[in-house]
Amino acid sequence: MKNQTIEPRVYDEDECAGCTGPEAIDILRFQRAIRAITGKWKIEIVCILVEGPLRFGELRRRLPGVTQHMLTEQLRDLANNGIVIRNAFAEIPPRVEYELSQAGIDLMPMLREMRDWMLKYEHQLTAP
Amino acid sequence: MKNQTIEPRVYDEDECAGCTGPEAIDILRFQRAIRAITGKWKIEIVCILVEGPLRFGELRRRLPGVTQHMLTEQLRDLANNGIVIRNAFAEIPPRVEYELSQAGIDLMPMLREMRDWMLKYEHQLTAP
DNA sequence: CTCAATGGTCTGATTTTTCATACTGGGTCC
DNA sequence: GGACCCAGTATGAAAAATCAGACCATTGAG
Repeated sequence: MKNQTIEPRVYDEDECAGCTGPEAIDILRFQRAIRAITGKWKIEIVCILVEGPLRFGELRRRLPGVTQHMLTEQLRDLANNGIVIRNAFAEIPPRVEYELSQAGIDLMPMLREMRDWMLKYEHQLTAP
Repeated sequence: MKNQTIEPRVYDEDECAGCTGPEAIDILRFQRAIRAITGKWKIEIVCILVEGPLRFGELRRRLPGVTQHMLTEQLRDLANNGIVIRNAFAEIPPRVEYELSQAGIDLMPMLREMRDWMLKYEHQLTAP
């Protein structure tokens, strides 16, 4: 049985399909936001850029283990979703700076909640 | 140049490497928590289980598009990280129920922040 | 002249993820 | 006897992610 293709659902603004109460969270619609902010180095990039704008090379140096290709890709993704802003200067050698947009800055409350959760429960996490 | 292998860093409890101020978030340590709660259907599962415990088959029915293998894997992962609790009953036919642990319930504040962010910015997200 | 530096792109290979399908086992229904 | 139910596991193939390394164009340093 083929069952992997899901056709996109359409949602009303305040629908909370399958959730209880007005506080509940609409799960499937969520996936778009999840995909936008998770990804191999996205959260790490956002956390670093909180400090201020940074050039590509400097960002690369602060993320040991990231491939140039990967970083390019993640930054492009973040820029496409309006989370970071890419400023390319027409200089030689080229200079490109990345900074958080307002949407990126507004991720902080969520990241802080995530951090609080981590501090409380990281001892029981089995993932490496 | 081989640069993909990162050796695990060790952190003090309150270290916030490369972050500004006491509110800042320690990026690399974060990855463990990120991996524990993201993943193809994890957040969706948590959101559904907020309503109450559910059997495997029912969970599967509520996540159109998920493979049996995938669901098994994600649930095992969530259980290993202590986010959901797996209750297997020795009956015929077998019955297995999944429910949120306290750690799972405590994810809600973060999920709510994520939802608020999504409601504010989803219009600009390009990901499908 | 040669080399390094920047922020990428491109290529082909390898690794990882994800899939569809088939199978289990004991009870129950026909 | 045969089919179905449930909650998985096993398998091999297909698809996607990720990698290392080469390349680009330009300038300045030695």
